[in-house]
Amino acid sequence: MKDDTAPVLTPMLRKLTLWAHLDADDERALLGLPHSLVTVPRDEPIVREGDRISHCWLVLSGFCARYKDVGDGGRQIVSIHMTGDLVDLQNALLGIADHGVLTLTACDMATFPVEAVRELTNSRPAVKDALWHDTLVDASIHREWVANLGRRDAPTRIEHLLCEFALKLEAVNLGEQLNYELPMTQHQLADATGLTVVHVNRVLQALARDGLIERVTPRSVLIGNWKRLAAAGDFRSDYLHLGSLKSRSRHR
Amino acid sequence: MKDDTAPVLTPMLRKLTLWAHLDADDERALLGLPHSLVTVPRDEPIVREGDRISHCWLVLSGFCARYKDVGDGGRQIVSIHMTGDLVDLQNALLGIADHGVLTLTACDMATFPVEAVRELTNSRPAVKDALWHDTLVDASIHREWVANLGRRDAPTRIEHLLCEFALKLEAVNLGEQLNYELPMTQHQLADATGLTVVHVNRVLQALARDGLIERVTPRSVLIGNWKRLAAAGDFRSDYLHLGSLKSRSRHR
DNA sequence: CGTTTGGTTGACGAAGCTCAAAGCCGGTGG
DNA sequence: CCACCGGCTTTGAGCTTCGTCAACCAAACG
Repeated sequence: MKDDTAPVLTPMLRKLTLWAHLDADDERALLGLPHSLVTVPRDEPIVREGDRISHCWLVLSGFCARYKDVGDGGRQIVSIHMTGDLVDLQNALLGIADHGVLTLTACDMATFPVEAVRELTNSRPAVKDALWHDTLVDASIHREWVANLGRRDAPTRIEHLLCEFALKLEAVNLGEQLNYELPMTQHQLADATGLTVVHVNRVLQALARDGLIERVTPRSVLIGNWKRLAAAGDFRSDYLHLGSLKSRSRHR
Repeated sequence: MKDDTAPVLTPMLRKLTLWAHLDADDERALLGLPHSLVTVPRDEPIVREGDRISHCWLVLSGFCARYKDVGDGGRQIVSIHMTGDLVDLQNALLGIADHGVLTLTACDMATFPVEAVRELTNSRPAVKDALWHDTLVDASIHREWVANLGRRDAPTRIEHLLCEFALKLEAVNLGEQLNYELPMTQHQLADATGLTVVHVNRVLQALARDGLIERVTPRSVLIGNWKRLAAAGDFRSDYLHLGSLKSRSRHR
């Protein structure tokens, strides 16, 4: 609960300082946010659409997703989150949840009372700016997803998602991530790309057949040739606004 | 340029005060933002993806849209804006545009230098909160669009969009809007719903045939039975976060 | 070992796309 | 005032992508 404990919140700090100048006091204040730590098993709904939100969640390890349910029983994943991501800040600030959150894998998470976040942002403008920026980047990613779902065919959509995933992984790990394990089932992948499981399955096989990825297990993704996959997936990383990240130069 | 001119910026103010408490000084400061007025003809790109943004735009009258171009020459509209909407605030705050903006109809617009907005938000925390909230609502709408494109079929998508449009119109006009003229061509409607012109055309006819809307001209939309259309379009207005708006109770 | 969960396959059908042409204004210029 | 033009809408025919349904398989787990 205090910043003399191990600084579990540093992943968040690292992400925020990507795009805002925080002085030592700001950082201390952020790391000192009152929080509790929770481990959530995989495939667990953390928040449901319609909930009144009093806490917001930070992913410390593992993966989770935000989603919306639609009338006919379908589900659409609207974004995917990993270490350092403040999930549900948006729900928290808006008061009532317009979307749900679920874990894709088991996750270590920290939760903050919204009021603590509010107080923090009110007392430290730089922190407010950083969090605002964070939500703006989320919105930018949403826009790209809109384009992805609206105007790209199934293979392109999946390729695009795989690229996004690789880059985000790289951003949190500070290393190359051309070889990773997808933290979701094909069903969830379908829910993220607006397709059906069956079709996702076939497209993944096609991608492997075309040499765009290699799969040793069903979930594993090895990107042999980044440029080729990015081109096929119509992927340009700009929308992630990772500007200052070194990797950006490499992944045009 | 001063608040002794006619308060052209009031539509924006009205929208922002929907969800934030602004005191008299805040309001004065907002209305006093240095701006210039521009009339933009219809179908004009105001901002292009990749532009470095120094100004942000406010719609005073008319309609415009934010869009992204995709690799194969397609275009996806990611949101639609009307009187009182601050379009491009997001691009402005992020620095370089991750999406374009174009006018759907001729528009009267005001432009502000970003720095002026920055100064304002820094000196008046309540204004910053209001603008932040505004961008959060935009993000919520993006999420709904993701769900719309990913998990609803063509008729449902279009019905949903028609509902959203009606409610937003109502929000700015403070009156019922079950009868309006769509400010876009079927081609643009297709770009908003991820469909083709041809299919949009056929679906619109089907909606009319089913009595969900009436069309006296190709663009006109008359909603005879809101509840039926909303049900068919899987439309729940919550994601618009119009909470305090009276109309909400009527349109469940 | 059964059971469960996720992945894979095949046959079939439908929603939506493509291409191509024709109709329908409203505007413009002769 | 009429003929023409260009942008938008509408129509039809044929095709493709993706969805549905229904199994079957493989690994993981108790």
